[in-house]
Amino acid sequence: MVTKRLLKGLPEDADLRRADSLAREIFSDVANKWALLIIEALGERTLRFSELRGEVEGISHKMLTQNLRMLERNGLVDRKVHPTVPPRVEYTLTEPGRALRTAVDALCGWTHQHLAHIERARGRFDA
Amino acid sequence: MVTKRLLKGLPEDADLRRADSLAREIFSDVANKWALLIIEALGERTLRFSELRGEVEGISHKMLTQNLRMLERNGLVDRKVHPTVPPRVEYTLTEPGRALRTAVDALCGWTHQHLAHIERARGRFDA
DNA sequence: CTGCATCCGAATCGATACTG
DNA sequence: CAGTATCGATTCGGATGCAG
Repeated sequence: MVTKRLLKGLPEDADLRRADSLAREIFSDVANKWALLIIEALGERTLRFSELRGEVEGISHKMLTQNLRMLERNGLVDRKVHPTVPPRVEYTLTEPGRALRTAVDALCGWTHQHLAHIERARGRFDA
Repeated sequence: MVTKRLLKGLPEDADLRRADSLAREIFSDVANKWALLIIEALGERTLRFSELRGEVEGISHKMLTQNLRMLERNGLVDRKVHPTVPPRVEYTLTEPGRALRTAVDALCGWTHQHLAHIERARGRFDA
C-alpha cells in the first residue's frame, strides 16, 4: 500500500529512509488544522492576506503568516506581491495544493456527516 | 458547499452556531498528525496497544494513549479490554472511523505523490 | 496592508516512575 | 501489558509594536 512507509519506518535502503523521513515531515506540516483550513478557504480562488484572514474563522495574524510561509515553502500556494502602496499580496493554490483539496474536502465532509454520531458518542463517554 | 460552515462562522441561528462550533472542535481533534496516523495504522485490523505503538513510527507512549482516548471519546475507535493477566487491550475502528479512512488515505497518497515536487519547491524557497 | 520580531502565558511533548 | 501521574523542556499561540 502506498501509505505503508508513513507507518512502519526503518527501511534498509538509505534512499528509502530519506524519502520516508521527508514524507513524515511533509505529513506533519500538512496534517494540521490551520494548514488544512487555509487550503480549504483558498479553493479555486485567489485571496489577499486580509481576505484569507476573514475566511478562516478564528485564525490569528501570526498563525496565518506562519502557515502561509510553510505552504509557500512546500510549493502548495503561490504568493504574488503587487508593488503598490499599500502593498497587496495575493495567495493562490498551486497544482499540488489544488490536488490536496480532495483530501481536505473529504475530511470536512466527513466531519459534517458525523456530527450527530460523535456528539452522542461523547455524551456516552463523558458519563 | 458542505464545508463552508467550517470557514466563515457567525451564523444567525443559535442551533447552527452550536453545530458549527462542534464541527470545528471535531475538526481540530481529527486534523492532527497522530490521530490520522493511528487511524491509518488501524485500517481494517484490530490491534493491541503495543502493536499499535510499533506501527505508528515515532509515537510516544503518552501520545498514543492520549490520542486513543480522544478517538474513543469521539466514537472513532472501539476499545476492548480482556480481563486477563497481563492485560490485553484491543483497538478497532468503528464505522465512522473507517469512513474517515478514505480521507486519510487520500492525504497519505497525496504526500507520496508529491514528494519530489515538494522537495524541489523547498530547495528553491530556502535559497 | 503585509510582515517580522518580541514577549509571555499556555499547551504540548518526551522521559521517567509507579500501579493493577 | 496497559495506563496514569509528574516533571522539565520545548513549542505554540495571541498580543503588541515597528517597518516597508
